[in-house]
Amino acid sequence: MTSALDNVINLAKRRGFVYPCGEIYGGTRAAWDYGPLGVELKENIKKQWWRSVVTSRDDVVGLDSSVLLPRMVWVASGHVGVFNDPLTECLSCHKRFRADTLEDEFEFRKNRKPTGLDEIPCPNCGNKGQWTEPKDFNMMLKTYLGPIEDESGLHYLRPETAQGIFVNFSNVVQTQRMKPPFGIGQTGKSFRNEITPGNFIFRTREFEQMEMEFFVKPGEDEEWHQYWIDERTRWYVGLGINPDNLRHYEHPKEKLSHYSKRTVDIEYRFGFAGGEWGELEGIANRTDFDLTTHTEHSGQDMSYRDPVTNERYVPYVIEPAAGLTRSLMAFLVESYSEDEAPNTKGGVDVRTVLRLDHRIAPVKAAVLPLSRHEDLSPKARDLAAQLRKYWNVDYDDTQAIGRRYRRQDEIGTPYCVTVDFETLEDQAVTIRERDTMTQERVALDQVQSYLAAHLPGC
RNA sequence: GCGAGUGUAGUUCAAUGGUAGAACAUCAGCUUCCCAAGCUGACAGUGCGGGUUCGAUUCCCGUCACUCGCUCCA
Repeated sequence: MTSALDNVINLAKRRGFVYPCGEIYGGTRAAWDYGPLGVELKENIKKQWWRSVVTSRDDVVGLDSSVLLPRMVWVASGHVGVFNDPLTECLSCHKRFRADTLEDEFEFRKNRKPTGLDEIPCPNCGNKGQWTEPKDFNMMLKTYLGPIEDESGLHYLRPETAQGIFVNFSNVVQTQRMKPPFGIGQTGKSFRNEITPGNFIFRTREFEQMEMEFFVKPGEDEEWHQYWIDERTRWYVGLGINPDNLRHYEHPKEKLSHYSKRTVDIEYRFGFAGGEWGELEGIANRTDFDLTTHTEHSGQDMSYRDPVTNERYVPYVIEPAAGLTRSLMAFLVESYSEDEAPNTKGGVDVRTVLRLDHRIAPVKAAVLPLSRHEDLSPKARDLAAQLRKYWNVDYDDTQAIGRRYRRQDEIGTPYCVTVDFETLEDQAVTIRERDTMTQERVALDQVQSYLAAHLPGC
């Protein structure tokens, strides 16, 4: 029995959205490549995010910071400390714990330090002293800059794009004359040594983020936090996600990240086997943690002086941090549908359709000559070439027309433009719409303006 | 990383210690072809490495990948 999610994964592999990374060599764990359609979809989603969060607003600017940052950035941010845990595993029940936490708890209960792990029983199964050797587990990927691999060249690949924004806070304030409340947005790759990647492209070690840090005056942070939770939720709905498949998850206080005062996740009903819901985006109130810690570690004052009141303060930060590849998967799952469609034999076929919002559909239109007849092909090719100046356009002249419609449905192409033998007489073509399968006769020289009117924002 | 399971054309499934089959998809051709039609033909596979064996896709070991769980989180 295959689930809707399985069908989507299958379609994604079959039609060139996503391929396993390094497949010809057996693949590499939880890394995926985006194929011709996948990269179009991904870039379109990114473009919509950028428009929504950055360019359509006067209070947000963009940034593209380096993936590699000096080690001190991650010491200051807390990632070197927090992401660097000695982990040990109970040999009996195979549950994993932080070795230092086990020792601390032992000391707290017995009022003395343990002589070793072998003295400590497993909090889960009670089995005593059966532990694996503690191993340092660091979530961050390391690399060494310079020709010699030594500690002086140690750099980390960023586990979040956010820090690149914080370290540029003063640059942006000065060069762009920004005043709180204002934000800095950034998209890009981040890297984490996830213990358990999986669920297709849901959790990968290399992933793409869409993050924005919104700097506000302390005291105004809670109001702005709620604003961004609502705003970001509206964004998903606006691009076609059914609100019934979205929910908010409030992180319990005791589980908050080291930098967060409050975090609310936007979750999507992916339909995973091990739990229906998965996080798309976390919206955190990072307080003044980041700017304060970078002030302390760098010695550079990162407070803001209000030029009107002369008041000096360290801004609070509201961070909507979205996973681009996760939302890509959510849009695929949401738009996937299997319709029943009558076929020429009087029976009923299953028609697979990706009902993607036009703005994110990888291909906006397909030009389909009814046959490979020598009179039709040149006209169709000319039309396709003309439309390609504006949109990503497919040209397909193989096999039967019905089959080609279904192919385009399957990848979510909103419009199919068919050049037929009547075109030679009336200089018009048939434009067929994806969702309704309705057809309209449009003059050849009107096709471009027809599509422009029907593909707003594309 | 640990535990459990899985691995056969692009996809979904067969079969076998002795020449690996099908359907769908793809490609080419025929058909003035508007919703996966038909006919003809073509391409294509036992994840990888080793062992046992006269012979391994099948049995064994290792490895890689995927799924589920622990954990992590965009």
